[in-house]
Amino acid sequence: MNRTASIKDVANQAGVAVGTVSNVLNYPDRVSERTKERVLKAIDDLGFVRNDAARQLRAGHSRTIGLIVLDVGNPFFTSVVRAAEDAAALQGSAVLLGDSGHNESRESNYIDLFQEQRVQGLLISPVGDVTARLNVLRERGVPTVLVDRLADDAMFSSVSVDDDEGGYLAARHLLDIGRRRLAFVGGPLSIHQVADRLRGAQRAVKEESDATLEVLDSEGQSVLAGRGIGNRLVERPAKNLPDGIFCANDLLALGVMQSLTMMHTLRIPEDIALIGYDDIDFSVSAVVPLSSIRQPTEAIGRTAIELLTEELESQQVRHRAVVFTPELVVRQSTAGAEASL
Amino acid sequence: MNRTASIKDVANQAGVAVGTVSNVLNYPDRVSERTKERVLKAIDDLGFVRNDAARQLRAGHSRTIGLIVLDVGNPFFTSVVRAAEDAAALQGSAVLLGDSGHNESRESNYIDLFQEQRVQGLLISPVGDVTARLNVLRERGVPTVLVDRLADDAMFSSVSVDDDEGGYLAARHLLDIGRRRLAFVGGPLSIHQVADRLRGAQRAVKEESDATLEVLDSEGQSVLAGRGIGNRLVERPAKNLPDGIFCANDLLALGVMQSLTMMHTLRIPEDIALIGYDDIDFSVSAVVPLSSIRQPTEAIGRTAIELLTEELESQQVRHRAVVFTPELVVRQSTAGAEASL
DNA sequence: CACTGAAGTTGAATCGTTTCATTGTTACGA
DNA sequence: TCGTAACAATGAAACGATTCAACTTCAGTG
Repeated sequence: MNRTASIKDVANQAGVAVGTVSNVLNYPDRVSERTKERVLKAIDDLGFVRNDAARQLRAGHSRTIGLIVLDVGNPFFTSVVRAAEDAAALQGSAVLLGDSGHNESRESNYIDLFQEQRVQGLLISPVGDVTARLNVLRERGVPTVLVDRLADDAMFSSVSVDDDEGGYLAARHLLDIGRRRLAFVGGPLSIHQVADRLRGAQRAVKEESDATLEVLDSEGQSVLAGRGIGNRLVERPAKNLPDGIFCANDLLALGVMQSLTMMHTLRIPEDIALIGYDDIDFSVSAVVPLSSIRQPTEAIGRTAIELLTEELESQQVRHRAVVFTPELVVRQSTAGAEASL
Repeated sequence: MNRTASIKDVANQAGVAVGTVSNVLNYPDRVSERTKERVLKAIDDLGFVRNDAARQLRAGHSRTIGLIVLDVGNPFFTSVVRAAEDAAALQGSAVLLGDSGHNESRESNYIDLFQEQRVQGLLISPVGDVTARLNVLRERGVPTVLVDRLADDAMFSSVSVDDDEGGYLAARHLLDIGRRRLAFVGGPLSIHQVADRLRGAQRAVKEESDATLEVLDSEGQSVLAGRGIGNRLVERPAKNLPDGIFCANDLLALGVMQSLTMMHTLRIPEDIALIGYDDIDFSVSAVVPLSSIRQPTEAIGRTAIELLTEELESQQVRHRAVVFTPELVVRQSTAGAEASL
């Protein structure tokens, strides 16, 4: 178990100077064919592998981008992450992934960690109010792009989806198919995506004088949390039930659906129409295929990297806020029997 | 945008030597209270953040573990990754995640990358035959633990689940509820998990003289691939249809389910019973709640880290192969009307 | 034949941290 | 007062890569 070879060992083995080995690695054109061959042979013989820590130390920064998301288990973020990784790879950067799990202290830990790693830049879907910290970061030359959150573009670049509009679309759709006693499932409302979607829904409901919107606060956005809400609903007398439910994401909606359909006394969509948010892959194959609001996840991930690259390349501070528009996807959970996939 | 402060700057500011600052950071007991305060104040004033590259360079290795999985989009791996991250965090290591996407060259790139990062060790769910490379790694002091793949424990430590047994359980269950014309959906068979599950299924089918097993090769393990297979199935005359289908994972099963139920001509489980593999969260809320084979994902992730830690701490080469046993979960897709959640 | 410039090559300096042998300081018992 | 132990603090060396000014070769030119 001998120490791994360094560039110096390679230089000795090949009978050249360390600078030459470095040139072979980084600027092959500067080196003669003969020398290059000898060096490459030595590299191979010794099984030399560059030490990235040393490169980084010298360079003063890594070739790495930090990405902090709220929940990697959520297919929405999984998809965003993948897109960001691909986009980063194209320009030769790697992505360090952090999962805050909606937890401020974990979020803060990841910011610390990424700072120690000297990431080139940071993409973050923030939990708490981290603007102060992010400003400090930027002053030190580490730009940040906010993901899935609109930012004042005087402060930061951001990529987001219009959650208010998405909420409006969802509720408007329920109203359009004749539902009037709506319920919103999601929480805690401190999560801004949840709050925005609710606000949009309320806007739509206000357009119909005879419509009401009940808010059912959930603990988190998981399938399990949805099942909890659903179980409480089925215990109500039928007349107190909503006839249209809008869930802040598909996981919740699938959970609610599970509970509602379990006893076979309630029908979706006849008794209760149900719509989710995110349009994850599994929604199509739900008990009742789930209507949803689709967000352009690939575009979000890709754009986030693009905005970051812009900031990295131009030293003058010029921020942009890109806002995507979500899209209604109607499936059986909000349609009559005539509806198809 | 001034250069970030170094330990030297802190030392100047506090009027002490660099070694002392380092001691404050790493061995606070060695430093007097007075000095410690001064140094901490200087750190705060300058906003000093340790440069991890420099630490690593000096230490000769990182505090990082590499983890390469086949597909992060697959909830099975998402869950394993999360467990591994948590276990690693407990012992002060971070996890670098790589997604090979079943692609040998991407896998190879990640191994290179992780080597440059000087990871302490590697957890990998391998695509190709990488034993040769992994042996080289180990000789250089980077131990590897194979994940979701059984290894000869003379060679490597490994954590796996008995896929043959899982396949047997699934097929045996279909046979037990009276099905005889079985089909296996999954592919390509070069993926060893798929091949093992098939082998187990074949073993079960051989136990019944009047049972048959048809193999439907799929392109990948996604919902989409499953839908493709399903679409081909529904075009068959009813008498040529299988009466029990075992899919190599739940994503495939959900896709197949989607296609089969779309036309409302086939009933699950009456006409065709369906069982998947992995028991992902979404299976409960499928059109017809999906029977599946559950794997202990948290235990897998945790154990992988434990085995790696063992190898890191004992210099003598002592490998272990941990094999978990999967578990049958019966839901409606293979049960009569009497079945419940 | 001397001179020029291009192409190759060299090796010391540098990045920021940790380590550790050395030096300085203090307290206490003899 | 001296000796010594315990404790604090110091600062040069080392980690491994990259950079760059300086040097060597050598072909081409006048």
